Amino acid sequence: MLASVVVSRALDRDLQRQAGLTLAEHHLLAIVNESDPQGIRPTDLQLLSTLTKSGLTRAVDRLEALGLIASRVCPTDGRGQLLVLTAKGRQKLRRAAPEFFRSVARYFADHLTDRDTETLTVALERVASADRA
Amino acid sequence: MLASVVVSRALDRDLQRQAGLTLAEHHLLAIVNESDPQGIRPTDLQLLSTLTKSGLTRAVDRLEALGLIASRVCPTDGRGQLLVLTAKGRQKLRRAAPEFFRSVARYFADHLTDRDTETLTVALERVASADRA
DNA sequence: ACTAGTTGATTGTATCAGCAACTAAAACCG
DNA sequence: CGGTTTTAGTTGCTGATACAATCAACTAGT
Repeated sequence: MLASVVVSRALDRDLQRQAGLTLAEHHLLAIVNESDPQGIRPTDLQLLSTLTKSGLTRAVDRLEALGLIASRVCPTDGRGQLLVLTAKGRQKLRRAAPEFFRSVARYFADHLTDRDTETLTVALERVASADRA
Repeated sequence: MLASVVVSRALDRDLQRQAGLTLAEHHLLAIVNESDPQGIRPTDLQLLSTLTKSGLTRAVDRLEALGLIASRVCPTDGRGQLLVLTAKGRQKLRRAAPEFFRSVARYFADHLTDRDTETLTVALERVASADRA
């Protein structure tokens, strides 16, 4: 817990200074970026994020207000949306990347051996998906 | 990050239902409980907690209002305080313990092998203490 | 089609947390 | 000592988040 708080606070601070984004917001952009180019449904995004449903709604609103993501009504389900990055959003993400990766290395990855990383990845994946299933 | 959020949300939910305590509050009580019986200084408590200075002040206020911890002026430093658990605080902690440990097992520990646990403990300790040093 | 129930997403409200500015006590130092 | 700097802790303010209730759209069973 301490480790995750220390790391996420450091990343959050760096991102805010560098790109004006919260870690959570940056994470959302990153997930959207890596998902289906057609767009991702908020529900799916929520499962991959650290936010709850309502938290996600608000965060998406902010990102939309910043012009970083765009939404359109899902053609196959009138209740839902499809979220995609705007050009500006992709740019923001791309520009933030180098320093972000440096921060991740500095606060987290550099402190782990390759074996540590392997173990963490597998074990924490198991923990994270346990009660989401 | 996802793992830590999933676990801490689950623990938080269980603790609030069971004992009316936030995970952060429970954590503070646990730290105070394990520290010097003479009391612990807020600054030291802060280093072991996931809160910042101001967050700690508020959390301590709440716990004091609940009668779970008590503070007195530090005899060797007029600016500081010494925090101790009250009898009520110790009782609260003791009563919450069995179910809390079950929750920890269920959401976290049970998903790890002994080797995982060993690796996590060592590696994350390193991460957590990196920029606190 | 019509109703019942479910699911996707939003909103009202309350709380918690953090930053930055502040107060007060202690340590430092010429 | 007297003045400056550092450290301990608090507070005003703001923003983010969660929970619970709500609204809207889909699905199914009749």
